[in-house]
Amino acid sequence: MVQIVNVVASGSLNVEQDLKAVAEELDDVVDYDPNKYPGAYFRFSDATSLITLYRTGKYIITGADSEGDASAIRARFLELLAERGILDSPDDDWFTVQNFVCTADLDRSLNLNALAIGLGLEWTEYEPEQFPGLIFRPPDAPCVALLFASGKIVLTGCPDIETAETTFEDVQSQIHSLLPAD
DNA sequence: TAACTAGCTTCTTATATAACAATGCATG
DNA sequence: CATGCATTGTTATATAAGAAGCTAGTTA
Repeated sequence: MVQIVNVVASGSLNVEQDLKAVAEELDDVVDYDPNKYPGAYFRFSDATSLITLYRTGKYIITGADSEGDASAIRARFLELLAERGILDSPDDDWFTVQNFVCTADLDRSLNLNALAIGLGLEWTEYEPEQFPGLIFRPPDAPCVALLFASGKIVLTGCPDIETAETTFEDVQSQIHSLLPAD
């Protein structure tokens, strides 16, 4: 079973925004420094996720821990903009989760050197002096898996949770046939 | 020289290593 | 009181995705 640790989603207000004015109006929740970065950061004190709003009206949500959490934060964001007169009518435009980052545990230790060869050198990158994890890009999945000697796994770039789960199951069965049990 | 493209910036999150800084505690 | 060792803490490394804007490099 995989656990979602981060969800990245994007959407659009479809209205160009005056970020300087928005930052002044919502001083307590917005961080905006155009010299550092063109986006304005929205943070709710009781939520972990971050919303970055751009001049064009497009925005991204990062740090949500489920798809529902991302939707809930988006709803609060639109409501806040509406009640402060920044957005006339929160119109429902496309809002999509772009990336699910998940963790999983194989409950066994891994020999990463053997695994790099077993999974296929063309699909793996393992340079322990640079990074302790083995990077695996499954040829038939749109996501990337980071495998660690402890048996912990990070799956990232997953367009949906089903992809994360099937990729985890695939990795698990490949390891079962490639490596001897502990 | 203008237009275009590519790459980097910021942020989030788990994972695990090394290298480093700073502090705590004990022994001489 | 000073030095040594241990522990804790921070930073770096790498991964994916979105966004806008800047710069560098290439091409017509």
